[in-house]
Amino acid sequence: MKIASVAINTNIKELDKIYDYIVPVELEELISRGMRVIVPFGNGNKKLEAVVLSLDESETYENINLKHIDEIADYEIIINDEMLDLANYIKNKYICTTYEALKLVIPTTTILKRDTQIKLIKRDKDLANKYELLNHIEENFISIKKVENRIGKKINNSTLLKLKKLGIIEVKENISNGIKAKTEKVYFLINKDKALDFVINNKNKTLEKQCIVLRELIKDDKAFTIKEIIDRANVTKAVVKSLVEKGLLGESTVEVYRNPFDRNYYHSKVELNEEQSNAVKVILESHTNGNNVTLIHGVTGSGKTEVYLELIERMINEGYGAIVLVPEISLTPQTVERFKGRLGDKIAVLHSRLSDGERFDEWRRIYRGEVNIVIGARSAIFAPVRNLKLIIIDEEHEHTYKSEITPKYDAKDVAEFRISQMDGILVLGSATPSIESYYKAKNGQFNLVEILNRANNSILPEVNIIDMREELKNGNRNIFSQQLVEEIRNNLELKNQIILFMNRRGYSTFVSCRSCGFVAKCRDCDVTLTYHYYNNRLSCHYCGREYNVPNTCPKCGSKYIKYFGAGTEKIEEEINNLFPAAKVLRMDMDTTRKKGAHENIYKQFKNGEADILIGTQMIAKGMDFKNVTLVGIISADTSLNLPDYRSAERTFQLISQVSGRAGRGEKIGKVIIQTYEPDNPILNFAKEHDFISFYNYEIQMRRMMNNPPYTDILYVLLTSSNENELIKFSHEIKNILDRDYKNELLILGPSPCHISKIKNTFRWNIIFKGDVKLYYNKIYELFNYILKNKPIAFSMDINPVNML
DNA sequence: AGCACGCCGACT
DNA sequence: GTCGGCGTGCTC
Repeated sequence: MKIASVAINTNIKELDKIYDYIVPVELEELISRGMRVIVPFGNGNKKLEAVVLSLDESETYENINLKHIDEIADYEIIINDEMLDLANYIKNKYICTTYEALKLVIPTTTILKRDTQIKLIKRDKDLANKYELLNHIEENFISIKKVENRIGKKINNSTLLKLKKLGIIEVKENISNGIKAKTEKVYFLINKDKALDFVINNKNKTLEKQCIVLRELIKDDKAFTIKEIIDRANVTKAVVKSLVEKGLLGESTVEVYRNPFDRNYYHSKVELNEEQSNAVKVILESHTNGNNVTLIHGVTGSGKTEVYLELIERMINEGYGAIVLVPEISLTPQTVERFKGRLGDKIAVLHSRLSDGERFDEWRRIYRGEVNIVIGARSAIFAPVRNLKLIIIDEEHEHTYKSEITPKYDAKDVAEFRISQMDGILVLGSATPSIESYYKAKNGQFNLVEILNRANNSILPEVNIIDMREELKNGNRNIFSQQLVEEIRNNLELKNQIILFMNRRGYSTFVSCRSCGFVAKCRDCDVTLTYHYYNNRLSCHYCGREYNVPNTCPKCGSKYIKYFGAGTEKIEEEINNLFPAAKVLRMDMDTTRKKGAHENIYKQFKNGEADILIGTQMIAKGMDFKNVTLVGIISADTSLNLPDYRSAERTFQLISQVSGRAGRGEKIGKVIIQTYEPDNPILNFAKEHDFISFYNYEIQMRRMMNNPPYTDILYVLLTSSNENELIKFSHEIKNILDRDYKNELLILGPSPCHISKIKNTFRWNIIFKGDVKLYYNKIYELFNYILKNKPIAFSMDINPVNML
């Protein structure tokens, strides 16, 4: 008898164990390790998805009272041993259940979709009065979702179970693969000689079209789609159909892959310059010096991408696979453009905006080894690339590489694990490396390659810092400084393109009463409301709730309710007022909701269809526009003073990246930074394009303030809708922690978060500094124990990206 | 997380 | 006697 040990689909730690099931004889041949199955679980024998982790032969009969596996859920092994190891690493490193880790390595779209169906067996008037659902079902099966829609509320399992036990209804669960492979019909010659005969002997003019089709197929004897035949022979589909009826053409269905990007780009190979070739050399040699992680610090425009392309080409020529991570969707169109242009169809693309079907197809092309290069966002680090030998993480400082949902993995850590698994090499690249990575490179943990010249010898843009306090003094109350307006005008006249950066969307960022000081806040969040012009509504950027615009102050009734603080919408309006002839594009969350909107705006601007691009940080990354000569940073101060140890680093990175959009072509670029803190050292390092001085300054601050990389931070977020309980238990836990960890760790808090309420949920935090990785699990257990059965949730994160 | 079991008080 | 509220323990 075969016994399968499985991990069940649960996110509950207490349930996360290995469970054994008997493999029914008829499934013995079909089931293997790394395949999903459906198992009955718990008292109700609820059907759960599970992954088979091992199979054993059992001669004894002591296992006879185990439950049986219901059915298989996959038709092939979907998690190979390498990926199982990877999931195991995730589970141990980041606190999560086995299945939460496994979900990362399977294409999420093939997670099974469940459909419960019920039917009526016996009518019962009393019960029908009590349970409304009984009035909506008949003697044939109907989907529970349909019934829920009809009665307008959820039906819980216990009700179903009760009615089932009483013999009133029957319940069945359908489990099916949610996504089916896309198929396409193809047509081919059944017998070439027969077709040849037909063509030669035909005298009938009305069959001329059929002969044309046959000649095409004789010439190129393979299967064609109907569209291909129509294009080649210039006929309609009726012609093909009649050939099928005559028995001259065969028809069959094949699986096709959906194509997420058109492949009409071409990116030719560029001769590498000396610095670039040296980078390739150092990286390829990194194996031999025993350190296979390399950090490339290359200024914007230094041609890091060419280095990546060279490395990938060399790797695939030797039969290896590669993964390239890019920060997020904003980078995808242009990066993919370059990679596809050079590497063609050998590359698969994975990112969050793919449809379920597209993602499934790409995943399978990779899994089956049909492609061996993957480019994608964070989760692409889990792509099951065959023979993986090279991982490139571009813009390595980007915070999007760290997941903010459980498991809170860091793609950089995962990458290090994967290359150690395969003895591969890892390349981190950035114009503004993260303080942590640069520190590691300086200390010899990583190899360091610095490319300090732009590849095409274009010079870095001149940066001017404008003191907005002076503007005020001179009577300019506008969002734009005099100089910025002048520069915009000049550049418009010269037909150059301009980018204006404003890291806030909406029209104005807060609404306030001049007479009583009232500030419009979200009902459910500790957040001021942003006014949006396009729908004339106030909106909360944290929960999405929208409000009507008040005409009078809700507090004192005064008419002097005013809008303060500018967002991208306002900038757009001001520009339209100042330069009515200029063509303006805006790129922010509001204008890019639709699929393909990013690409559209990007292409339009790149093709010169607009003069000015206004946008939030999504325009800061990667985008390569040759004709942009002016970049205006409307307000540099927004991110500078946030209570987060990374705010200086983030501001420097953002300004450097936005500045890097200027002067990438032949023309010299100029950057204007508007600020109320012109003496701030961070801004001045950015002005001088001086990452190394910035690093030296910031690393001292980190040391002084005892922040990473000198320590690790464990951030525990406590949330509850009950504020009093939250405060009470936060302090109670703190007392226990002080008793147990006083000598081991520095414990800060409890204190309310910067944003102390979101969606009616109050937020407090406790912060640990020190060797937190040693105590991570123990502290988790403590919180878990104390908060069990309390109305308080907690989440833990090491060196979080977001501490607000 | 569900669900069952069992102990105990309240109520026709 | 019996209903139901919730504390406890289990899930192959």
